[in-house]
Amino acid sequence: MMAQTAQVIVDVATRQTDQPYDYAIPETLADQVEPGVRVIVPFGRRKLQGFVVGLSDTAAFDGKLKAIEQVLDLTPVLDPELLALSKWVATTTFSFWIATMQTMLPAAMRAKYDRTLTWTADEKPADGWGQALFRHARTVPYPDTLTAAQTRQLRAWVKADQLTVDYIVHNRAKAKTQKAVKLAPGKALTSAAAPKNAKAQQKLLTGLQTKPFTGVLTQPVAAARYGVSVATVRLAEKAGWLQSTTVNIRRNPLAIRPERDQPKRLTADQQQAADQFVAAVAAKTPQTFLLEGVTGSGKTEVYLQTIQAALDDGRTALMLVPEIALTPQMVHRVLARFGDAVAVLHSGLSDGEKFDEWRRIQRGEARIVVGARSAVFAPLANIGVIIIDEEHETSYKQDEAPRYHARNVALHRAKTFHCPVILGSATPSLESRARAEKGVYTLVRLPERINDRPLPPVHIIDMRKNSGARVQPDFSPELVAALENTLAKHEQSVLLLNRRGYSAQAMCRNCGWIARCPNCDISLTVHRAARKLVCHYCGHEEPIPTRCPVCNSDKIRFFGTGTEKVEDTLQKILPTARILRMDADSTRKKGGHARILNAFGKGQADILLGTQMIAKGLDFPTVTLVGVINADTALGMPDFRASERTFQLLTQVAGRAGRGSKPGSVIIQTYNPDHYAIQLAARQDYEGFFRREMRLRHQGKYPPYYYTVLLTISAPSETVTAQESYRIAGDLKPLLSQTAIVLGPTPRSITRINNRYYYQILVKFKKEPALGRGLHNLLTNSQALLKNKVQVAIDFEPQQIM
DNA sequence: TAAAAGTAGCTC
DNA sequence: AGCTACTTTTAT
Repeated sequence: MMAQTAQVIVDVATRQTDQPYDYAIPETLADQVEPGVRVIVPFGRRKLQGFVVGLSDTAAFDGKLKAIEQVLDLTPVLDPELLALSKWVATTTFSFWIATMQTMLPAAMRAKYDRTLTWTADEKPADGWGQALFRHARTVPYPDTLTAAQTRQLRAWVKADQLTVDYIVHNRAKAKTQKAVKLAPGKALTSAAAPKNAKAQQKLLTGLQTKPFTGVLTQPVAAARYGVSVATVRLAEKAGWLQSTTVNIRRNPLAIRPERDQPKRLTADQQQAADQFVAAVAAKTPQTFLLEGVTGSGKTEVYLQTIQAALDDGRTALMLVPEIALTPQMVHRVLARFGDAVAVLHSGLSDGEKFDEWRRIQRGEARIVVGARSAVFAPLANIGVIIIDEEHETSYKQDEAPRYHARNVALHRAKTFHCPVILGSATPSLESRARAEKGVYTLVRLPERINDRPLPPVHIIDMRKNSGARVQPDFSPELVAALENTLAKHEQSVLLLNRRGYSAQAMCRNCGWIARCPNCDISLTVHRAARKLVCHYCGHEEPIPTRCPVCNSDKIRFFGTGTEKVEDTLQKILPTARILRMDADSTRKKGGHARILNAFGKGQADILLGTQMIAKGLDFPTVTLVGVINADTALGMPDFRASERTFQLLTQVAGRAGRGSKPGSVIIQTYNPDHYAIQLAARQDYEGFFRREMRLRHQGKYPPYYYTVLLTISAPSETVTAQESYRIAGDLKPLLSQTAIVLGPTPRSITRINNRYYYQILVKFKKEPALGRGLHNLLTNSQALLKNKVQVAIDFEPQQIM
């Protein structure tokens, strides 16, 4: 007896609908409906995509069931492991189940919805607008813009049975196909089959006889094989010598096929690390390793050899890297070792390309997955090892719902697959390093740089002394001298600009008016090139005013330094230098990031000036000078992780200088030269930093000593936002034990964004087993929130507290 | 007095 | 979310 009822999670992301709905399984679909397949179901008046999450013989719903209309997949898109994982992620991140299932799948699988109108009555509509609407067809797309009167008219027609509204679900997931041919069976391919003077056809005929093929060839490939044109191949189909068919082809954007390389010889330290990892892979222990290795200590080779061990054992491997580190250089290394068995998932791929890679993984064609955060959900079976490189990177935490941390997801998957996880970093997050201290993770160190290349000397420049009329505010004499020197030697420099604090604003010199966003509590940023004022929060744009709207003076001036301005200044100081700028603006276009790095690598510029993104991943032996223009902007942030961020960033960049044969040097400009994060980063003293920072976190009752949950409450009205925030804080306290601490509610530093007001509540706690359930109930049971258009976002272990 | 605007409740 | 049925407001 087949199951009668399916439990379906429907594609509506709200609290009220975040639960399975029962549907009847029609007999015709009985063999196709199973957990993890996508279906189309009627829901209210609409039709929606949904996911089958369970089967049963009887329905829990006490009423007449609607039936599943269509099954979209031949095999489940979520296997039992991923289905269970999606549920787990939803619960632990306070997200809707549908949302976690959607993020696990390539965007191409997300449904697209459409509505159509069909005129069903015999006589045409009397009304002129209606006549125009159905002039060409009985069924037309639902109009985008309708007046109130038109909507009313439509409703009336529906009521009078003259018109129906139909709901359509489109499945965008399509494999790319190409026309192809195969040999027609039992067809005589003698030269008599074509006219004697048809040279191309004769050539193809002889070719097919002397060099026949098996299987399927795409038209162009077949044409090339026999030295004829595609048109001739098509003729051959017409003549029946070849049969027409289609093949699924893989969209392959990178198309890099590096030459295969061999495992490299490991140093003693590397070998010792690799041995432990390989042993854990073989023993199938879900052990977590923290691989603490300075930049250039050869972590990647250890990863590759561990992956090899998993493959040799008949299992698969998952490797996560920060998006920004997913450079061609890095992808190249993995492809060189494992070739076609690798699937790469990153934001540079189109939806179609991501879909193709996903399918290759699901079908078992790709056994190694390299990708950014969301690749942690790759549909790999039988995972043998999970590697997270640069594990401290904040980009592993998604900062919008579902707010999952890829590291936590990885640890959970590792438990189900009984496989080890390797967390690698030169500057581990305090959380991970503390766990290693407690013995939860196994600490493995790679203390030495390969080939014993020394770390570059680091000079800290006190910018407080950099005042006076003649000096440039952003460039100390020491930095200028070092840049000139490097330029003279025809070597390359990298200059890092901490983005925060670097934005130009428009101000009236006469009355002090500053251009502000009408929707947000923030000043607008000047974009000189586009001659516009832009809000970085809501996207609002307006032209730069020529006159002050308050006092009508024409003395509008720009102040503050943008990256563009720093580039100008730099060009003035070093007129002969070739400068490449890399920031959000210059890398916006697809592949912009890679293109700039590539140009710099080829020596087409002397100086690479950029934001955070240049700190990661790039490995140019030719760079001998690294300068940090403003080391401390992060330190000014009211965030307990400010020091950690600063330390990580500076340590990271310092490791970028002198990777080749020539010695390098690092210059850090700062207004806080004595700050421990800067001092210890200059000495590359991670352990020193860890001890010091842990003491402060202990005193401040912050992670890793306490867990944190951040509630962000927002509504269009500030009064309502404040009221509801206090109510929630009040409801929260009885759920907590004595040891928990509730901070707030407080308005967020930028209180209004896009005309919504934001308040926050931070909960710090050691152990609150009831908190998760409590929070969940608090939100689902609050009608007041729904009524007042209040949104509550819950972020467990937030990365940014602002 | 009818239309528009607001809002509460539901979707298997 | 998107839809409907119902209530309150408001303009003619």
